Amino acid sequence: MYASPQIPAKPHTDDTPPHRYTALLAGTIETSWQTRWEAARTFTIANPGQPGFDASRPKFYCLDMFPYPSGAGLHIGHPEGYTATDIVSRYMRMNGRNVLHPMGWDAFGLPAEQYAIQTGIHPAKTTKTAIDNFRRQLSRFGFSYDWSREFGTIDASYYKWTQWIFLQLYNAWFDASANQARPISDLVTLLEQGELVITIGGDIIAAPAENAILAGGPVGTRYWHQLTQDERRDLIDSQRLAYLSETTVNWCPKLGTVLANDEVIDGKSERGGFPVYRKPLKQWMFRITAYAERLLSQLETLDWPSATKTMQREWIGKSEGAEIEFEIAGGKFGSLTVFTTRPDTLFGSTYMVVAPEHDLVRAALSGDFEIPETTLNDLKQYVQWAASRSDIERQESKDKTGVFTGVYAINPATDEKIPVWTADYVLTGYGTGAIMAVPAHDERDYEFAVKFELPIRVVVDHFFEDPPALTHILHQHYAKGKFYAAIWIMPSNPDVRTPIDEIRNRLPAGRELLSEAGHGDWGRVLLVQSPMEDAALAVLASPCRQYDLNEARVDEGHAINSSNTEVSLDGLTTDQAKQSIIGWLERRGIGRRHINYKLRDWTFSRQRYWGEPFPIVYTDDGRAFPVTASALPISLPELADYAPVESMDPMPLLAKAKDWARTTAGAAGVDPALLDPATPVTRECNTMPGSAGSSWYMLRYCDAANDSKLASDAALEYWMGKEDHPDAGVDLYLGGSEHAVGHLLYSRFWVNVLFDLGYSPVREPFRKLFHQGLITSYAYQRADKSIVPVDEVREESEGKYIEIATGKAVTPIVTKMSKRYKNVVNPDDVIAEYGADTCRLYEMYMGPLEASKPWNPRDIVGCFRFLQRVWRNMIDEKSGTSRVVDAAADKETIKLLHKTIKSVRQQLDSMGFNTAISKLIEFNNHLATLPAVPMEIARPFILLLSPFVPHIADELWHRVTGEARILLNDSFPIADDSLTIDSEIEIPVMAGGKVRARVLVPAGADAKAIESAALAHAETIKFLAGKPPKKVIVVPGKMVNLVV
RNA sequence: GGCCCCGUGGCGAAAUGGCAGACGCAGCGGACUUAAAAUCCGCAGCUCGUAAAAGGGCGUGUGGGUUCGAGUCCCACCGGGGCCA
Repeated sequence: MYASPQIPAKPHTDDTPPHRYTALLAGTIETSWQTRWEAARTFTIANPGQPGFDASRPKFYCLDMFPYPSGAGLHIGHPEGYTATDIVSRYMRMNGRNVLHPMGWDAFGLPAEQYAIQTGIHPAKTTKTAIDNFRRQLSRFGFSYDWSREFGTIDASYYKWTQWIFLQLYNAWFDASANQARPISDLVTLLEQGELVITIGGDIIAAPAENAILAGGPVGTRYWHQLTQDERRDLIDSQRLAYLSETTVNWCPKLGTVLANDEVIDGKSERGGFPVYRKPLKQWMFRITAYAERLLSQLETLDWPSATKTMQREWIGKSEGAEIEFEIAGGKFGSLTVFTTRPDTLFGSTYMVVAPEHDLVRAALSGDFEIPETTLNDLKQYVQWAASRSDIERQESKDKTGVFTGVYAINPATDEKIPVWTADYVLTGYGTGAIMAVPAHDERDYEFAVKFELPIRVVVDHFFEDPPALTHILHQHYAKGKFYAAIWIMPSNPDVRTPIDEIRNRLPAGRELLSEAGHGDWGRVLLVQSPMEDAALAVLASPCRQYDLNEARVDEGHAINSSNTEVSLDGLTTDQAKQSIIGWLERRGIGRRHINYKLRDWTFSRQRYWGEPFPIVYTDDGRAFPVTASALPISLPELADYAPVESMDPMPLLAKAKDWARTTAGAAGVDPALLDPATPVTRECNTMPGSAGSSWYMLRYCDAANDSKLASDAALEYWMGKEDHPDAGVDLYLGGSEHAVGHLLYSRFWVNVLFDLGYSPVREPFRKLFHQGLITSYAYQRADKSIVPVDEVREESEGKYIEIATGKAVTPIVTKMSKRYKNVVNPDDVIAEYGADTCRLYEMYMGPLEASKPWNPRDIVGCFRFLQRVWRNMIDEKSGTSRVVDAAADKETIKLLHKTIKSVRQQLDSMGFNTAISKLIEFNNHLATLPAVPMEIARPFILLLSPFVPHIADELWHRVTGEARILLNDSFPIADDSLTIDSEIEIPVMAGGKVRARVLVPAGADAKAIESAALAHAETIKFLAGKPPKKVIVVPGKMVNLVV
């Protein structure tokens, strides 16, 4: 049997009762129960097939986002989410679920490597220290993690499977017709059997039917057997889900690595804030774009915050439109393909723009066209200048820049020769890196056209409901840059016949800025120049309408000026016009309907040390070969130093380990059927990014020690559930919203691929997602908005703060916690001052979990005092023994208990931790009014408390009942609804918008009874003063409203 | 610029369209104490009013609207935050 913890003989002041719930006592209770929980293996949960597994219980998989164990240790924001998931986990377990609640470490990454560069200490060593510290700090909170399932991404037994998954992606292709990944061997078989053929453009399509072959088949298609060895290999490599590609990457010289798009924020590295440049580089890529449609449509099935879904939708960026080919005049370049969401405006395309990195620019510079010397020089200069600009500069500059390339294209709709410009407002990475510019109907094109005086042609009419004569005048002046706005004076307006000079005279000044443009039985049009538009409108009678003339009209309307000998869009709505022009383009073979996604393929190579090595080697002719799964894991070599080679030319760090990198196919573990074992090879020297290990860890927790599979089928099917079942996926996933697109998109992609290949039972890893809010802190601000560290400020008087150094007043503000402001709260300190249970409670009591809220060291004592009162209500502070009595509880207390149970359950079911706690406080406040707490109340109340404050709950139970129990194994109380019903209820009576009286009626009283009770009340009679109410509204059980 | 979210006491915050400010902090008054701390009891949105009360009036960023009734729903604006440009 357990002994109660030894209480130190001397409390901190002489007359504090020896058994008061102090921080010291809390600490003793907490560590002693943590020891018991560990000894009893309370948090270890068995897998299907293991002893102790209870198959009758439904599963609940409750997961925290993988933390990165930083050297600085836990800060107070971490335990916010962890406390919430711990409460839910304990609550669910007490509701009869098998709960999987694991923890581990996302431990590869830059900070440990940066530290290694400075100190020479191996990142494995610093990482281990950081992990040990994190584990210690977390354990002190009493979280119910099943530590037997702990792992880190840096463990060889884990990253072996990360590398294995890479091989699965390498050995798979996306079968668009089946909308899923399949083994690449299936593709080879289909090609060998002649069911698929290769087009001239390198695309793989279904083989033409037999009669089509007789007719000759599509021009240029070839069969597998017609390809050379090298062509076959190139073809297969081009289809893999993991593939090598030379692409423009985000190169960060300071960090010595390439970054993914979501790791670049405003042209700077997310980590460190260093400039990022776009460079071409050969990289491992993942074909996540193949899954764009699935990642988009499957969002519908997920119980996620809508803001996060929106962010993913926007990141995927689906847009429907057309690809259109523009022939290039002269030279041998051929045609330029553009994507547009507004093919209906094709007739309005008066010029084109390509990115400075575009092939056409290269062709122009290399003399493929006859271009005047000065134009060519300007072009060369501009391209050089643009290359030196990072993305941030390109995006931030409001002023459009660009030059004419000297090349012309043919607008296929109008047959006009239009100039091709280059400008850095068109980015290489987006779409095809070229656009058809329609200045009348695109804002950026409009700005560019105005600046460089390019022609603007209106092809969408937004004034189609207005009189034709008016529309005609508007179009004449639209986008000419001369007038700011046109004002239509309607026929019924008295000013329709006022002489123009008289109108001008009404204007305060600048009368010449107003002029007459035309009139008729449809009214009259005046034109104004800036800044007279508002003044002019003000002096005119009604009704008139203003039309802005110098801005692009991007909204939909009716097509005009859009016809040639074969097709006419004129008069069609934008939607109709799109369909019509796409039909024409497809018939002519110069364009097609196209869906574009903003999502790019995922760059997976990093030039760093502290990451997973790739299971890939290269022969000396540069061909990549995979290592067989049996040769995994490929572990990292030791390095003498970790400093990156800072240069504009990317260089992977592992290349420094020459002995490791240079090996033979046999030694590296390449399948002898692919490559002779004696072949000299070089290992892939890039490493995987941080998002590799975190993209599948939720699967590994299901069966973390498995050495033969990433996790057993039975464990995966139990914990992850089955596809199309209501419990599919992680039941609650909690973490910050900063991972909304990165981690949460990548892991969805991996799990989708693993599902297709038969390694995951579900498509989507996280069924329900919740984001905890940021915990902020107070700091102080000078008058000039600069921030003063907390320790340089003194509270002079209540609510008045001054900077000690200057004596000047500063105002308290709420900011992110930061070392610089010295306002970081360390959970170790909080626990030392109040104990872990109080800290857990305050984290939850501060406000709604999803809200961002400030940590206020003053407020936490409220939670501490609450636990003290709970303790005092049941324990004698002098003796430490129970004060709970065996007497029966009164009706009111029983009713309140069941009401409390009911609302605590309701709150917990909807993550309303703060309000659940306030109900517990209210109930405890009621208990304090009783002479003693009856046992039949104490037991359920302690159980109610236990998910929130597990240590004090177990201790109270032990002291009050004498039973040695771990309450996590008990059942959470269930409210008896029959006991929560009130026999009489108070109904407010409103009259004239205010509550005038309250009447007491039986609980089930009908509207009539309530009405008569309300009207009979003295206050009501007094207020009505003899006048009967116009109307009486009675909401039974709620209120009465008298309309007077 | 577009889209989304949020504005409630001195502070953190409650409130299925039905009594605004539950609960906690800070504050005030009292009890206990030689005293203080701790604890317990009570008061507490603002304002007019009064010796004190009793009583009014105004109140959920601003202005409109829907409704018997709006913190909650709709429209516009102001302020803060996020995402995308």
